[in-house]
Amino acid sequence: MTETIPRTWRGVREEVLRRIKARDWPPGATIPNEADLATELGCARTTVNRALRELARAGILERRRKSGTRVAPNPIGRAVVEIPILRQEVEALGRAYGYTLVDSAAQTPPPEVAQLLHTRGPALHIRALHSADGRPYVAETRWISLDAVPAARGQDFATTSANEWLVQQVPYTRGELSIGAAPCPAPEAALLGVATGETVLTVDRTTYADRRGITCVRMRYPPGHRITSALMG
Amino acid sequence: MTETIPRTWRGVREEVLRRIKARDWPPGATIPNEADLATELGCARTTVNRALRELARAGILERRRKSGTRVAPNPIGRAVVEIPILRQEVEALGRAYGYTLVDSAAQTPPPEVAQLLHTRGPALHIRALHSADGRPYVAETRWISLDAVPAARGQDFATTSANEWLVQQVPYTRGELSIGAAPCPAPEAALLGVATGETVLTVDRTTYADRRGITCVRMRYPPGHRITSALMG
DNA sequence: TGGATTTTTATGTATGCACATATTGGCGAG
DNA sequence: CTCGCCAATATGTGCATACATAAAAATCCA
Repeated sequence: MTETIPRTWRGVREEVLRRIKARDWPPGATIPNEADLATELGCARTTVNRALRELARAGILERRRKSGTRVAPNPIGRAVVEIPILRQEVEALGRAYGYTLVDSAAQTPPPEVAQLLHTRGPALHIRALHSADGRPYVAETRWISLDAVPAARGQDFATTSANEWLVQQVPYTRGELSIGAAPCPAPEAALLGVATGETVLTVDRTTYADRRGITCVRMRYPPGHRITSALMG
Repeated sequence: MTETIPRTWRGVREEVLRRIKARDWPPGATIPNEADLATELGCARTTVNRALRELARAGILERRRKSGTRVAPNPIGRAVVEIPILRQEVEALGRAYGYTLVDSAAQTPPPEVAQLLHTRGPALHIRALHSADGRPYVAETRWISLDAVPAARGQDFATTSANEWLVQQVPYTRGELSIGAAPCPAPEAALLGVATGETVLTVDRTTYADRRGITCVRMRYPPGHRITSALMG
């Protein structure tokens, strides 16, 4: 049987995956260095580098300078999911997107929010409703740090959603996302048209620019809504 | 003021982001081609290619051969979430992972499952409970296509979770993931210790190898559970 | 005119080379 | 024996070049 030598980075990726799956390189093992692999597979080190880089990004491999490249303790341990954001999400469904500002006021945030935003100063509290074809789609409850984004104080969020304004104003460098199911308090329940205290799908997102908390937001979805996404192995 | 010419792909990425944010290149606009950008920024096309590739992966840019590179209609429109797998997830919390098989039987799947798996043949139906420190963590309800994975018929899932067995056996090439909040039926409610019909966080995942459906699984989490993840911009 | 075919063009990728950078591990001084 | 410095080494990155490929645009032919 002739060896099919991979001459593309995708080919190298496949070959490496094959060896991991065949337990030639079991989880935790250190694999040969790039130069040796390149020689063995008959391609340039650049090509091997590209393949291993992609596998590392996918969580299959772990790489460290000088130490080398190891198979992740539990390969295929994570999947990457892309979560679209509201307006796109709604319009992608071919439905009319609507946005309504409910209330907006500068006030001192509760302790848990202050901690998330890393500030003791005032923050802008916003409640808004996103709708699809006129029906409630998401209730948004947001805090924006006025320390980090002073310009938000004078901004009118009646027409432009805070989300869209923020991503243009202050690009975030990192964030945290949390999905759960929790009882819906009265104001948001009214917006969504559900009973107060009914359990609804909630998504919390906190974003930071550098070390400063920009905004934290809780999205509440009405019953039946699902967040869907493709994932690739 | 002297132009700081980026000589690294990260530098190019920053510069491109800056121009997008400054509206030099508004959403939807086509940006200069790689060769021109390389000339302008004083670096090799390879370097520009790398920077633009990363930005495209992050959803900031959209690229098509011949057509060129456009700023995504709504930049920063999606976030990438990594979803760890159960055992890791539990052990990462420093808690003892436990797995209990509840029942397992080959049977004809209901139509909606058959459609997801692209088969009319029999499938293995499995119910199991994952626990952390002895407390219910996730109730798993799974179907495995016996067409696609005949070896599953003889497999004993009492000790090894189906998930871990499958990822080693049949690596998937793509999949779909769906997160929602839905009423919990009786068997799973009993496992989780919640009332039948109570709304709980549910995650559906269907995975495929090539065109063949491998398995579809629904995970139900007890109240209070949150799926968390870091996201980067 | 309309559909098929060729050309053009921008991105995608492979390669060899050089140098940058992060770590590890060893060696020597105290 | 310990601490600090330095060399060895694996990955990270930049560059010039060449060719591959997809897809839009132009062209040709019936």
